[in-house]
Parts: sequence; structure tokens; C-alpha cells
Amino acid sequence: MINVKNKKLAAALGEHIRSLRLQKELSQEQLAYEADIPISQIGRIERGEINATVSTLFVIAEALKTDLKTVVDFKIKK
Amino acid sequence: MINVKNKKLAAALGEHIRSLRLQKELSQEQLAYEADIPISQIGRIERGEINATVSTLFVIAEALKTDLKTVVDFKIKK
DNA sequence: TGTTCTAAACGCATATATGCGTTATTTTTA
DNA sequence: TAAAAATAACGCATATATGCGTTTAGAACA
Repeated sequence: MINVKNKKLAAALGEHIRSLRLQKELSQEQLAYEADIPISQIGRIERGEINATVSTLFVIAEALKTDLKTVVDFKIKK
Repeated sequence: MINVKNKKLAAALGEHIRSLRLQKELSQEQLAYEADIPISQIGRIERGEINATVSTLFVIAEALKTDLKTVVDFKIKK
């Protein structure tokens, strides 16, 4: 990811997902297990290292017992 | 994309984005121009051929003068 | 029929998300 | 402080999203 705007977007998304995960009192490992994706992927997303795909966000939403709308409901820091 | 669930997700997302685009009376070319992404990408997303990344969905949302929440507000066909 | 507009469907190179490990670091807890 | 738990930070292979172009197909229209 070289684009600055994308980095900020990914960072904001990551913080939001982390916040949702902690609200549910889940560890990254538990969330990864429920979403059936590698824990490394959860970490990279929360740290804002990658621009996740919609399919990954979807399984994360399911694992958090919420929906895509909630997962992308965040504000970007300028 | 080999996963069946991901295909259905991408198809539902594509139909929804197409619907939003047509509501705004934009061609794929116009949307691509506004979002500053290749028209081929718009087509592939609308046809459900790919699992778009959040950054791509974000620029599409901006081009449609809406937000990410609206772009991912769709139901998946079973 | 020919022209224009729109979208589909290609091909291809490159960037990067994903998947799966391991090791290091930090935080929490006993 | 020591141990355990949680997370970060690697490396690496593979799948695939993206970017950019061209060609084809279809519809609308003159």
C-alpha cells in the first residue's frame, strides 16, 4: 500500500474493527477462529497495513455477530 | 475467486452498486472517471467477478456521493 | 446501413491481499 | 519477578485485485 489516502482509510477501518472486537471481548485469536481466517490477517487489518477485501470484512462481520454496514461505519481522520 | 460464498457476495455487491449507479444516472465510464479508477474495474465489480477492496469501494462511494455504509447495504441471495 | 453509446470480455503486467508459518515484543496476570 | 496470554512483526508462496489497454457485442438512433 503506497497511497496515503488508502493508508488512512485502512488505519481508520482497523481501529474501528479493533474497537468492535474489544466490545465483544474477543481476542484476535478468537475472532480469527470464528471468522475462519488467519490471525495474522486480523492483526494486519487492525494495524491498518492492508486494504481488506469485502469478503474478508464480511466474515469478520459475521464473526462479530454484526453486519457489513456496522463494520464500515467509521470516520476517517484527516 | 474460487469460493462459492465469495462469488455470491461479490454478485450481490455488484448488483447493488449497479443499482446505485443507475439511480444516479451515471454510465460505468462516468463513475469510473469520478472515482478515478479504470472502467474495467467498475465492470468487473458490477459483474461480481472480483472481491473489491475497501479502498476501491470507498472511492466508488465518494463518486456516487454517498458513503461506504450505503455501498455495502445489500442482501445476499441464498 | 452506418454511427454512437454502453457494457462485456478479453489479455497482460504489477501490486498486494491472503494463507500459513515462526519468532519477538508487549501486556496481563499469578 | 516469572509465567502466560495477546499482539506485533517477520518471511514466504500463492491467489487475486488493480491498472491499462484492445476487441467484441448489443442497443439506440440517425
